[in-house]
Amino acid sequence: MNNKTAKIYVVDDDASVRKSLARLLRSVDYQVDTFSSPQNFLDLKQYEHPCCLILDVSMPSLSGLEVQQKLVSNNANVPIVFITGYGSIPMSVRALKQGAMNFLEKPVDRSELLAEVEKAIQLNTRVDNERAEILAIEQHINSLTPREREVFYLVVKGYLNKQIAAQLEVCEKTIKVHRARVMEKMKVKSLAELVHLNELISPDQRISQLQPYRV
Amino acid sequence: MNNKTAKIYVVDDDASVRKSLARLLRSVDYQVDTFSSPQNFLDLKQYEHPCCLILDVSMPSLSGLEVQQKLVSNNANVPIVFITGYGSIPMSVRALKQGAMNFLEKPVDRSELLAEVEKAIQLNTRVDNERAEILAIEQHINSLTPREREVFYLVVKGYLNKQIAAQLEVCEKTIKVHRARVMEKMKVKSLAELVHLNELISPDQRISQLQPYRV
DNA sequence: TGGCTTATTGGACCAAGGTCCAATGGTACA
DNA sequence: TGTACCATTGGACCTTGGTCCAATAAGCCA
Repeated sequence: MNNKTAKIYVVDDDASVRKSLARLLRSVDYQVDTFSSPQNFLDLKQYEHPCCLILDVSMPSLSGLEVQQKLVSNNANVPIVFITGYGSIPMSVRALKQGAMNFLEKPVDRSELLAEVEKAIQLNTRVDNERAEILAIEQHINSLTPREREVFYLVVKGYLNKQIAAQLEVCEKTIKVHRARVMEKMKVKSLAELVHLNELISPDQRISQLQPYRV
Repeated sequence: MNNKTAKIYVVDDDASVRKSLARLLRSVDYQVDTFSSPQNFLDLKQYEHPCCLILDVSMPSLSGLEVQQKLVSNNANVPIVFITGYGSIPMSVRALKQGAMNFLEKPVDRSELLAEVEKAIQLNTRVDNERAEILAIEQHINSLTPREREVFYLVVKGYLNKQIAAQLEVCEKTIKVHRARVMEKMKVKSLAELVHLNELISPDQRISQLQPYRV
């Protein structure tokens, strides 16, 4: 079941922890990169995918929470499993609120850690796929001319060609031409697909059943 | 800015905590109900809305986490702000993973608690609205006959009447009739709206940018 | 059994959308 | 300055969808 080509980054200032985690993770065939310095890890900027980060909270230079903060603001798709020797409840709350997978206390339970890493890898893959999908759609939209984009948004709102023509003050014939180009550039064959694409890139910010109370 | 008609439920076995919290919350014009027994709170089953629950973690009969578990399995829309005297990191992690708004340590900072309650109330309102919207759509779908429902799902997939007719092995005319009834019963005037409704009730389980790593 | 809903089909007709053909004026960039 | 792209429009034609009219057959429930 493990994704054998996944890369696990381990960031901890304690050499013995790094060594022990690396051994554990390699024993189940993950690729492992260890870092004693959080800054060196952040300097990578580009991370192999699928990946996952095992991050110590308390480090002298840069705290694990600060590392997480930077990854989040860079919109990096790197799921984090925190590990900590002397953590506090506020720390764990902040970590989870910022999207950490989990927050485990040292000494970590080996099977619990591995399970968490596997979940992280799977989520990372899902997010990657989702982002690629959205990026492709956005690129198609970027290939639309300004006029085509206007028509696109009115079409997915359900307006008739006639109504769009009236609103843009051109004749219906023109709208037909734009509309045909929109369908072609967006690579769809039906209005239903076009509306679907639009929902994917600008969904109502819906609240999931699984996570009802996160804001 | 406060929602003055909101109901705050306080569940804590410590009478002095209940009294102090109630006084604080009433001072900013919330309606407050206090419970010393978690079971008595759960027995309510129906909760006033908008509402929010301030829940102690450690109670003799039923722990706060168990109360949360029951609310979640009942799919109750009641956001929870945990407060605890002797909590642990695993407790806070479990609470947040199950969707708690926050997990605060006693003695709680009054302004922090009030801010959290206000956020909870606003979220509770949003979730209520969202659920009502989805419920209305589902009721419309339930009013469809089996055949109409089949046509509905094929229509929103972008199939032509002709294709639907072939797939269901009836003539195109019949599909037109079903389709017209679907539009009427679903209370929409355009295919775009119909597709939109369908996306609302069966969205791809997308992962939000704000909470990238929750599963 | 009689009335109800459901599912089905037919004809006629109109509205809307999609697709060929072709053309014009404007702007931007090399 | 010329080429390329963009926005616009026109005509002719066909397909698709939506809306009237009306009708038949099957199944269900009181």
